[in-house]
Amino acid sequence: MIQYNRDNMAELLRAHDINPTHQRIEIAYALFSRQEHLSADQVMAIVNGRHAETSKATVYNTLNLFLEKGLIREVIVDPSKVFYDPNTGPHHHLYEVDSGRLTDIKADDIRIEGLPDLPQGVETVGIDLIVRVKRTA
Amino acid sequence: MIQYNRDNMAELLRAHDINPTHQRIEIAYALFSRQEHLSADQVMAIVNGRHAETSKATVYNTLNLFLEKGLIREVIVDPSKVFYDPNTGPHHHLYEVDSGRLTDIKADDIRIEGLPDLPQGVETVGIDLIVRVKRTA
DNA sequence: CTAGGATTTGGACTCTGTCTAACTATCGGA
DNA sequence: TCCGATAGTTAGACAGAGTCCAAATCCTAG
Repeated sequence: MIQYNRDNMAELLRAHDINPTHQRIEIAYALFSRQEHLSADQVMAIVNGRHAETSKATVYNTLNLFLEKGLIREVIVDPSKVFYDPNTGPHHHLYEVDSGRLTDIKADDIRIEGLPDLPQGVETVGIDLIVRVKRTA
Repeated sequence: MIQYNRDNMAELLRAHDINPTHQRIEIAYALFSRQEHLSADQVMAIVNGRHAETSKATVYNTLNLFLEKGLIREVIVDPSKVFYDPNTGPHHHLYEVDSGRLTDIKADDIRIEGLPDLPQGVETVGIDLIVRVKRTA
């Protein structure tokens, strides 16, 4: 397990063709050091924990940049906000609808069989499998 | 294949313990006669096609009521809006990211194997499988 | 040191969806 | 028939996520 630090982050960004600025490093660090699914406003809160340092616009710009560059992944499970996932490897998600907690499911053992052929002129971008659960009463 | 009409709809609503009002019948009819995935504002546009008849608040109230009563299903694939699906049977979804088109995939032949055990004290609400595709350049 | 491109910023703005308080429709009973 | 109670609808204000823009700031090469 790698220890994440700011220097790591700068390298990681460069490797993905992203100019590593202060703000971008902080945002990357927030996501990767925790290995959690964070929403944009959670990222905001973390990055600006002590003093206000990064604007809302930059948080959104940066997250979208990371997305484009394939550094992180977007998880759409909640109609009210998007989660960002630093884990881009193949895996699936477990969503607790009452608490909003989102956790990974390893893809290792999961097989999805019998998917029909795709329509013409179309290629797969991704397959999202989301298991929605709630606490039993 | 059943022909859907307003009388059908009234029965359908009653069967789901929903008082069939004008507005509710129109909204149900919009969804079921098309058998398509519609967003709230698309429902608005259809229902108010000729003359304004139904307010935004009623459209949202009604769609949420239908959801609670299990008459329709919610499909969360696009961060900017929710789709409503009149098909509540088991099936999955194909989402064209560039056009926003959302279509069904029959669940008949699909097997999902190897899902890990759920955490304690939790029960499955639903499993959503979304295949995201884009047009090949 | 300086010019120029890249980045960041605050704030206005848009859009989806919710809330509220007033209004309307409906229905059962006297 | 009239009445009140309850359910449903409405306009418009509001909330929160996310985008946009023009101005300010930050690098970096020269």
